[in-house]
Amino acid sequence: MQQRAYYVTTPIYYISGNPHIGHVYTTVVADVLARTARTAGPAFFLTGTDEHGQKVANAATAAGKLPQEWCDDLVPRWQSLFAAYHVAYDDFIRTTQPRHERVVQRVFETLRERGDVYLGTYEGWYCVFDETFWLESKLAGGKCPTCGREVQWISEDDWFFALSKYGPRLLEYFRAHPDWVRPKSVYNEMMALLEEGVEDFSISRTNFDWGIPIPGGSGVIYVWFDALLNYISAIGWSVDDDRFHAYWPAAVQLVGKEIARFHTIIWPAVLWAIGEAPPELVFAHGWITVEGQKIGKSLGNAVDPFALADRFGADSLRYFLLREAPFGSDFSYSEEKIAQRHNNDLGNDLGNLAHRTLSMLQRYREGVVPAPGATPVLARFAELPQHMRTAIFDLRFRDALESAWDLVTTLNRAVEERKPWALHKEERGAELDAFLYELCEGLRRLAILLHPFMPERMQELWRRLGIGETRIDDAWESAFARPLAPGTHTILGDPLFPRLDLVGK
RNA sequence: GGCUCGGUAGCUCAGCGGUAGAGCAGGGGACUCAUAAGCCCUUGGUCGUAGGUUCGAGUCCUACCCGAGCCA
Repeated sequence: MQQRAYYVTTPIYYISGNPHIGHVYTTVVADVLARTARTAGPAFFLTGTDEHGQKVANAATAAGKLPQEWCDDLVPRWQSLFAAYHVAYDDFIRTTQPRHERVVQRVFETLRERGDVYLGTYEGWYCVFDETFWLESKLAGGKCPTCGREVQWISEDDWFFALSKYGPRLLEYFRAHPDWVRPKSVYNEMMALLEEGVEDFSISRTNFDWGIPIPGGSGVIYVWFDALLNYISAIGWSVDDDRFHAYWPAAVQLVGKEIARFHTIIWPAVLWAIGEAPPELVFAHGWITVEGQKIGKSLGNAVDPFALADRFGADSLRYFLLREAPFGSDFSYSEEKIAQRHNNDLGNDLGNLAHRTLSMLQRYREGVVPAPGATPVLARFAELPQHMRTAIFDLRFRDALESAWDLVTTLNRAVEERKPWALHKEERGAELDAFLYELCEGLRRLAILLHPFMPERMQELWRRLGIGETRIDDAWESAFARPLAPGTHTILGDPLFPRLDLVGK
């Protein structure tokens, strides 16, 4: 009996434009979860791109390209962005891939056979930009209530998904699983929607053709219906049942709050309709804002995430996002805040602890790890791995990092108390050995525990500790049980997190 | 118009019935291994407003104000 993998997904990103820091945020969160999970067992991390729909087709046309060319040109930009932020996904799905299109069509056919997808007539207002139908009563001054653009009156035969049939079951499921949608505010809002009642909705489009064809019919499948299925097409639904069930249901699906509705109401209903279970947790995070304003090209406040990585270091950004943002709420970021976190937490606390330790080791012991003695500080932090793991899987990243920083601060205090320079002067060699050893082992443990958050810098710390040839991402308990070997040759090197001078105002 | 979440020190937030907390920023100090970093001490809040429940309320209830959001 194989242990089911920890399956984590990000939304697939709609490539009608360029990626921004918000995409980095979601993806880095998923990466931290996956990296942590991998230290304890199998895990699978999926991200990708959502490539169909009229907006993509329009963007391609505007650029003088075919939709597929447009997508093919843009995808590498997303992939290189994630690489720049040290994101290690297991799979990157594109909704234009045959493996996905086959599954979408199969789901459509399955639902049609069951009667959960049926042919009906739709007549009403339609917003091309949002690819959404609107009731007359919802229009704002005759225009689309969400984007403010002109709407068109259309009348067409469409395929409908029988969502209303699942309304009672959804309500029941929500009541029985009060924690399955987080944060609570989003759960409450979705619950309110369910209590009002849900309606069948159209899942086909006939006024353009950039999408997955309706099997045995005309028109294409609605992009949202198509997109949701990426989470199961990537892991082999209906193609490889063993593989599929090794991953599904997902441990956590991360979404932005604006798409919570698709993932917590429509998605479980579709899954039930094909005989599968809903994910264990859907977490809707907030938006990253700049001075309270949502990031967007149109607002002109989009920051190039490549430039941010260059300027502050990708791992500093990762740390900043997970340490500073209250996960689940909107979060106003500024470069000044990034620089503060970098300098204070990473440079002064952690980086300096590493540097002063390795420097003393160099000065007093020629860089060689001495014989161990008592490690009273580390003994007090025996519960740290368990504590951090619990916080991380509960998506309380701030708590996890704060508890790691307790150890950093305690070690810095211990240096002031033990005064290794005095021990050296007074030739109390055994005491100095024991203490230097404890500092090195403490750094080793920090490197292990912080590796999911800052993979590149912690790997470098690992190398400085002279153990670069060994794995940093083994199971935490066993890694703690095999402490640093005396005689290991360490490397001082330059500061891990060099202080940044005043950041522009 | 209905609903949800939030409003606690200059800033970011924790506390959710029992003498107001952390980090950063500000002020002072002793040290020197270190990225003028680290360490110690310290200034600072009538916990959005007004009522209510309670022996006792940021902490529960009601109304209102402000911000964000969901639905109409």
